[in-house]
Amino acid sequence: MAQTDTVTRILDTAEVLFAERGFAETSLRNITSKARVNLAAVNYHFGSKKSLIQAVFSRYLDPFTERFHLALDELEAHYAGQVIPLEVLLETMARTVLEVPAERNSLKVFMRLLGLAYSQAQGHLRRHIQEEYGSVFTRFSELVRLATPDLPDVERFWRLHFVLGTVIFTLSGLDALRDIAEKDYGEHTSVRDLIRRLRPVVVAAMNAPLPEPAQPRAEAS
Amino acid sequence: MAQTDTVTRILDTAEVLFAERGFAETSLRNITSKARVNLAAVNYHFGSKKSLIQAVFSRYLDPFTERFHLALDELEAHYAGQVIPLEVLLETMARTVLEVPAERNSLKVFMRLLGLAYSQAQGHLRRHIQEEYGSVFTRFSELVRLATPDLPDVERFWRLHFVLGTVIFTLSGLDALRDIAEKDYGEHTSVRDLIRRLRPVVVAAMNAPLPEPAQPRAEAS
DNA sequence: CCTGATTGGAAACAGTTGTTTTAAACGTAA
DNA sequence: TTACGTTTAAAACAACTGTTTCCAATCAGG
Repeated sequence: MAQTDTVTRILDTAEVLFAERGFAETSLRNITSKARVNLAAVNYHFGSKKSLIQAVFSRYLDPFTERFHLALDELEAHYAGQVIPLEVLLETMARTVLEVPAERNSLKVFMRLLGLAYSQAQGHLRRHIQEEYGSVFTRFSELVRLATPDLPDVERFWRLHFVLGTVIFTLSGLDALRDIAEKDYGEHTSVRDLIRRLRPVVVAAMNAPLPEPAQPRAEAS
Repeated sequence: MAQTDTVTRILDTAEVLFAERGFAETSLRNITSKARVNLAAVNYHFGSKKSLIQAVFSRYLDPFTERFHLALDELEAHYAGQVIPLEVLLETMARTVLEVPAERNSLKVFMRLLGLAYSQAQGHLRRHIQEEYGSVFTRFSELVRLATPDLPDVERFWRLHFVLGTVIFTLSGLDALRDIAEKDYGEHTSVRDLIRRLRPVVVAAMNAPLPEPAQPRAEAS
């Protein structure tokens, strides 16, 4: 290994540029020149741009899933068969999300990337994330199921994704929103601040009354 | 005008491809070949790809803002100075969003485009939307302010964007989510179905209890 | 009929993209 | 030293991008 590891410098630069401008809008030459690394180094170490993108995600998702599984293990041990309250589950998830990228202040980047993974329909990425992220999400939503026994399964499925949308949308567009908020209300909003505001909203959303039964309709889509 | 209007055919094709693959991933040749239109026609009628993108948005936003302003006019006339309930405001917005693209079953496309406008950082697009969309959003959030007098301004600002995130995220990723839901719960979910599920969640989110006061912290970001 | 705006076809432009190749250097461990 | 993995440099590759241009064909309105 030479200097500060070419691989690491590529990943560090790539994740920032990807988060700022998206995948298609970030060229390998953008990355390598800003990282002061040879162009060929990307294909040498990662094989292709696709693999680079996946590697950027893995660097976040691998430690995240590991820590989250551990945190859920502790939770299950502590509650010993009893139902874990919804608030505790959400709190644990939030804490894990905050812990993982903490060392580089890159929660913003992490969230932007998650948002891109959803909106930027890169097929290979969705598959890659499903594989790495799927099992822990299944486990988590099963615990949420136990914590919200009155909620029909379909309803809980949708509400979990409603909440996911709120979190990803807000945190990934944080910079823009923060600017507006700061300008209009003169109040600086930190990420921890936002999560504090998020908590009661998310809990209320999950515990909202059930919708009225569906009206029969003619249309399909 | 010849045949079915080249301009219209370009817009119809462009909006679908943009919604499916994003802006950068959709080339003018993709559009013109699928629309069976000459490549040069885009630059002839729209001037540039940027202008094409803005035109695609205008075709949705222009009628939307117009109808939404009218709907709010009627609401204010009907309530004659009295406070319009939050549920009614949200209901009105939802109805307008559903009405506008109804003729082409393209609500999905509309929402995908809105999601892209946020995530895909195209600077010019954000400005363009802010100009066309800003005034009606300001008017709407002022009415929401009157409907939720107990909510501090900052808190309402954030909660409105939480809700916006839920709606855009869910509806723009609808196809993927619908597939999962259908597979796991064997239940087809229409857009109207989703809005029915969305309503109590959104109302509960807006009316959630206030968060506990902020803890003093060391960090900034 | 003629004029001017609209289309189609085709080619070319200059620029960027991801990827590959060849070369020479460098570091480390055997 | 030899050998191997790493890194740089530079160039080239074919493919694709948005945009422009030229020309012939089509069309409607005055």
